[in-house]
Amino acid sequence: MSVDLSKLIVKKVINLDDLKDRTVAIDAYNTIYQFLSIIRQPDGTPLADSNGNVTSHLSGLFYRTIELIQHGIKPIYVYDGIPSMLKQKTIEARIQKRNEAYKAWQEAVEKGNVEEAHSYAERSTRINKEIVASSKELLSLMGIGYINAPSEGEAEASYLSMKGLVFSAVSQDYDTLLFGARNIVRNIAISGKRKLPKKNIYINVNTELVNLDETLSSIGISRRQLIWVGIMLGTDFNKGIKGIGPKTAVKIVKQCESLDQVIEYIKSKYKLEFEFDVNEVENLFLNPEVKELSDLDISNLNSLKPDVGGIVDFMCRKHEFSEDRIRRYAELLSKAKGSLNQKGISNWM
DNA sequence: CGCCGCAA
DNA sequence: TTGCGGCGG
Repeated sequence: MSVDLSKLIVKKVINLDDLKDRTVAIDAYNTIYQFLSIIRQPDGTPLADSNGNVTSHLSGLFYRTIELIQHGIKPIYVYDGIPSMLKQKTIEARIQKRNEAYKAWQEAVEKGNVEEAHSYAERSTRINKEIVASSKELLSLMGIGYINAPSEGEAEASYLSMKGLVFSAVSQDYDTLLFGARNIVRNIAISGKRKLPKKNIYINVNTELVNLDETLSSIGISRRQLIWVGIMLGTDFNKGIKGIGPKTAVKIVKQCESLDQVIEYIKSKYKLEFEFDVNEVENLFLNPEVKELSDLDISNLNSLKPDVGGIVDFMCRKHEFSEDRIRRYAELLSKAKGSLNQKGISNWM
């Protein structure tokens, strides 16, 4: 779980057309993780080819990315690099939970408890190097740019949005705001509907845009203070303070001028302390390791060309997707990309 | 998740 | 035309 700022942020419901002609930096791991979790058979088995290569993420990435392109959106995927040392505990805890979920999944399958199996399978999801490599190969064939971040992908996507190199970061995680993204887009999916597990209830999940400045001015704090709020609530890089929720955290930062004052305040008022010096966490959000890019880099990533034959070879020959479907969508992609590029050229001349 | 066929 | 439900790999 990353930081939960949902109670504090100012969000605006949008649709994909509102992102027309915008470049967005998509958190690749975040997206792939969701596809791997959810694109599964009823008993939790992911889609795979006959050689056992998992293909759930390829299906999700392929169709969703084409949908974005058809709306005139220019997606660039951002992959994680080497995680910060501060993330170690979170990573270990996640591995532990996934392993437990994996066992519970297998047990549920043996018992024939399908619903339970599916739920544990979702929680056992992990991304390995084959999944990363195959997703990058697909994006390359599709003519979709991607960036290998030196460290946190969210930090890189946020940097791009902060500098105005892209319009927004796309991620479910609010950490992106703490990293300074001007805008973040959440729930960027094709279908707005999602089924609640085990129930016959469908809920509408809207695509939403969160603007950092609007959020900060509505709360009445600075970005730095928002980082302190996040630190109190808990992030991937530190454990929060038990008993302090969003409302209290905001109240505290409003009477503090530094993180050290926040730490002192918590110590005197609550008799509680962070597990280590969270100044490191603040510094990570303020000065993350990122790869610096230029407008030209972004424009080059946006003008890559799809390779319809290559897509068909990769998806159908290698991974056994239906050729009819893949070829049809690959051609839609090619056509939509072509008209995007054409427009780019005419604007240029 | 998102596609597609089928029902109404 | 829309809405559901089953399948995709």
